[in-house]
Amino acid sequence: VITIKDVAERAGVGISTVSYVLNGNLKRVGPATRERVLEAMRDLNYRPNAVARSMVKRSTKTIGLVIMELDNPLFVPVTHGVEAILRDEDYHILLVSVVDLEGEVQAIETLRSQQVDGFIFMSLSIRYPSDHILRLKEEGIPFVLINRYLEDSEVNLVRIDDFGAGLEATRHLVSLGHTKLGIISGPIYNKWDRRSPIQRYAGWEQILKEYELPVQPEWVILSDYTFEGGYQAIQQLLAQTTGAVGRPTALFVANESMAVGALQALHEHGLRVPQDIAIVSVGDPPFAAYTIPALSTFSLPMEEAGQTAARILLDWIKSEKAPEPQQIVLPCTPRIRQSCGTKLNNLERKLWI
Amino acid sequence: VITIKDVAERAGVGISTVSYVLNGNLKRVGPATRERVLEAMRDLNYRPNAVARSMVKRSTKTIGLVIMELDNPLFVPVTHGVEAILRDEDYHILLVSVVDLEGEVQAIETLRSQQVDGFIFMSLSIRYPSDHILRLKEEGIPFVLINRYLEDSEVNLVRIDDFGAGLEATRHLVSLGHTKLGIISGPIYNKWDRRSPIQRYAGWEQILKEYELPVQPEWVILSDYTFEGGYQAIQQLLAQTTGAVGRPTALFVANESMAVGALQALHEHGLRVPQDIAIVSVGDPPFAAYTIPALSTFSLPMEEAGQTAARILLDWIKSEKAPEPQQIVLPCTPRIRQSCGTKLNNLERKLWI
DNA sequence: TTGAAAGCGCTAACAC
DNA sequence: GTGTTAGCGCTTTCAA
Repeated sequence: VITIKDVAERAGVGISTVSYVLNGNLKRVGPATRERVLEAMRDLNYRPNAVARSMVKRSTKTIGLVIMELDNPLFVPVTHGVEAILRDEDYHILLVSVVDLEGEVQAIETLRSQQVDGFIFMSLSIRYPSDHILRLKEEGIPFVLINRYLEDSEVNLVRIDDFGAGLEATRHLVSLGHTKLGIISGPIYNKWDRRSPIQRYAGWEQILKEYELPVQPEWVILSDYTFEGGYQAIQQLLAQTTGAVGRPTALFVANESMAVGALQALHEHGLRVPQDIAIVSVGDPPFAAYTIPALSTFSLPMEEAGQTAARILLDWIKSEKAPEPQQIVLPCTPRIRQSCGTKLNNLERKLWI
Repeated sequence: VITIKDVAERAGVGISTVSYVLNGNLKRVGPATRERVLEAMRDLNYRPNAVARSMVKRSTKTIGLVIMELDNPLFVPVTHGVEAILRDEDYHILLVSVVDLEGEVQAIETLRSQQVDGFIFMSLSIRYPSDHILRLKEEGIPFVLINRYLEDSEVNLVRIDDFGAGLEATRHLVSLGHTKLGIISGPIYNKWDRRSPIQRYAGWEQILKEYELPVQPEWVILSDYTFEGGYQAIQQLLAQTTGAVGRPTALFVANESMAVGALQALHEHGLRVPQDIAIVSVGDPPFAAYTIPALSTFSLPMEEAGQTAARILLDWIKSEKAPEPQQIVLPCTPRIRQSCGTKLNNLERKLWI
């Protein structure tokens, strides 16, 4: 392996001189020497040892990215966003995926041992116990949370506007003339309080209140954010709406997986979407435009979340002092496709009935 | 920050003693001292500095995971697999995603600077120019490729049996009684020769030959592995099969995205799957079971690919000598669902016609 | 403008 | 068994 020493020797200078040119310390070394050193580096195919540098600088230019549930597809765009920002500043990602809190604690230990300069934690929108993370704060270690709920604490956190998504999705349904609104909600009662279903539900409820529409208990199904859950939810909905109340004409399905499952179940029952029942959802994976019918949904800005988190973290690291804790809430974007139909569809349906 | 020195002081021993207990050098330190040291560590909340250790050990216990096209969903299970294996051995992942070869070259430089102990390269199944990777080989740096084609070189490489997937998928169609077989193939003519479409196509063709079925040119559509591509491919197929040859009764769609697009297009044309046309594909993302109809497909063992690559790499790193170059080919697994129907379906269809 | 030297935190001979 | 010490490759005072 070839080191700074070899370069110095070949260039006929001291090792500190080499270090100076390495660090772009222009004032400290004359152009002629500089050129000689550069040439020596090239000749020897010198590659600086970042570990040695980290050792003395006490900074590895590496951040720990800790992901709860790597199989969460949302993790891909987030990582993408984080990467894009870090790359510009020549920082690197140490990636650890964990499945539970114990794993997370463990990961923090390991990564601190590796001397990462900071952390980004990405998780489902859950209020996990987070003492181990707050400890980082006490120790002055930079970190940013994505999608985790820790409302009472003064931390830096970027998350999605789930309430707004529920609001706008439902408003879209109403704007199309629907008045009989149902919902397939996510796992509201969780070991640790999952927030996104609660908030999306709250958004839905708010619109019903705003337009003075009734919350029909039979039209409210609690499910679990999975494909199968969405499928089953429809079975349940159809089973319990054979009575006088009848079926809703539109459904807010709280995430895209359940929406896809719901689409399949409705199809099997011979119900047409959107003519018999309209569907709107939250979350816009690539296949959402190719479901049958194409899904109208509100897209989650996960890449932006990653970018934002990375930017906050980098500022923190480089300024060496904690920023004012800020909680950034990113809005969802409507992707109106076919699963809600048009106002006309809806009028026609009413005439027929 | 608290170091080995502090621990030594508090335990009233020399720093090497601390180092010994740190490294589990049981023979070198008495149980009493050992306990004292351990206690001191606990009291001081000591956390070993992995960077310092790496420096002297000349090993970071870190591997570089270089991904071409991070937005490739296959990357998630691969990373999962790699992670699982590395975690057991207490190795870590430095993740870099790149979009082109220049980025890859750059990533190698950076990661080498970071002193990673080895590399895993994950890419699309393309024969990229790979001189920069072969240079690693010359320098004796451990690396494993996933899904990249480099047939002529003596490298370690794990990939998917695309030929087998095409073979088995098509055989499945034939076993159901189909004789009029079409294909929507992937991007065969590429800047650098993408292999998986070629191989999957070859598998398809092989079966036709085996059963002496004709390759009808109008039933062969070249597309691009995207949702939209699959959608358009169906438009094209239907447009060019109005003549005497008629339509195929079954289609091998070379990847899952195109299959989903195809399903949508067929639906829009009022063609029923599988009654009017059967569809089989390759690639089994979570939503494949919830398309309409549920997709029969051959699942790609990406997680296993990640595990296998990680295992080979780790063995290499730890044995400190290059293994016999091996090219591991992993088979796909059939996931038979509804998009191909049953033999009976097919017989009925024939009777009707 | 350049070089010598003192570390950064840890490991591993080597000596006691 | 335990302590002393010489590095690992680099940065950064401090002198020259």
